[in-house]
Amino acid sequence: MNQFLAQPQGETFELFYAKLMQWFDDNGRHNLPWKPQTQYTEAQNIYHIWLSEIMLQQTQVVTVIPYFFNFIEKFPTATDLANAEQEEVLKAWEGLGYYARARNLHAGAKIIRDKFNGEIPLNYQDIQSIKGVGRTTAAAIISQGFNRPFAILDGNVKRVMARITGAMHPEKQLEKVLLPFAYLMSAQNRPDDYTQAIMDFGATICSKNPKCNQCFWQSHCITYHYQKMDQIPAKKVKLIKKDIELYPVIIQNQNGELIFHQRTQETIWHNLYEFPHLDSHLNELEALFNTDNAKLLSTQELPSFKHVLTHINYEIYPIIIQVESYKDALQFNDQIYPWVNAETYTTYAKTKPTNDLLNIIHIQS
DNA sequence: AAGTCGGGGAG
DNA sequence: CTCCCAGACTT
Repeated sequence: MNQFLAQPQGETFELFYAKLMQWFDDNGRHNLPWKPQTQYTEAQNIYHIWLSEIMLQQTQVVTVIPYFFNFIEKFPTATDLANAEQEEVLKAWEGLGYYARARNLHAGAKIIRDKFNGEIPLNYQDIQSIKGVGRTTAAAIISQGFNRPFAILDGNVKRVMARITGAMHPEKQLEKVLLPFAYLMSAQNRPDDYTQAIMDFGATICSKNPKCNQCFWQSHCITYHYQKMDQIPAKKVKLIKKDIELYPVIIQNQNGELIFHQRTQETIWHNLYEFPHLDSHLNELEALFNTDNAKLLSTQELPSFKHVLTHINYEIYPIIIQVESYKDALQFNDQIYPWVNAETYTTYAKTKPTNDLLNIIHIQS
């Protein structure tokens, strides 16, 4: 079948818009915690919208909510966030994923503090000069924060618009094709509510497995007419995942202290803490220790487990090692690591597998 | 245009 | 298991 696409006829879109807003008034999510509230200043309310939009990138609402509350308690204003240490920000972000967002958020807060006097700027160009804010996030901030029409075209909106227009274009072309529709819709009345409405509709009714029997547009929908709900929008190309084996070593001394390694390379989990890794589980552990610093007492292999990322499947083979330490640091894999007690490593922002392992050994002990 | 960034919810 | 989420950034 050709990639057909219904042209945006004004009358049809006005009807869809009217029905969408009616649906939103009756069924939409009206009480999200980052909606502007009177107990906060206007600058804080805009800050909340910006913060939530960064957190919501590729992340669902229910996942974001507890992180959002924690952030605005720890960092009540953009300037507070800018003045915080990166370690604090990473710790607050721990477990939310896509840690570049946390670094960009922190850098963006400094831009807001230094260039915009601590307040999120009002115009589209200035907003996008803030690190981590692209076209979609900029549109969301402006439409919700300032009630001005800007084209929202995120994953939800793409799905809705592809369905109602019957657009079968692959992912890369779809956004370009739908952009005129996005502008047309956003230019109607109630731009702030529209942004929330179209995304709520995509998230709850026109979802991956759509609830067409609850949809106000069923009789008009091209995709429903041809029963192509499972083909529109077109599936993303399946990417090939790498399989990587990891061999983390949990090194514990007689005081219950542990050894941690902070990641530095500009790849995943940037600046987060983890247990040091062996090249393989075949390494002779005894040879890795400087006997002046510690004596190896015992080793134990823990059950392996998987950790899945967007493009990597990790299979993790952990080993726990008990040593008797003589000094406050340990030489291991040609590096010197300090012994870290629980009070300290609790404050570290750690990778998800590292926290999983900590939970395992704490349950054991 | 394609690749690189986490983690979790839902089916 | 699979799919995908209020995507941005780099190359």
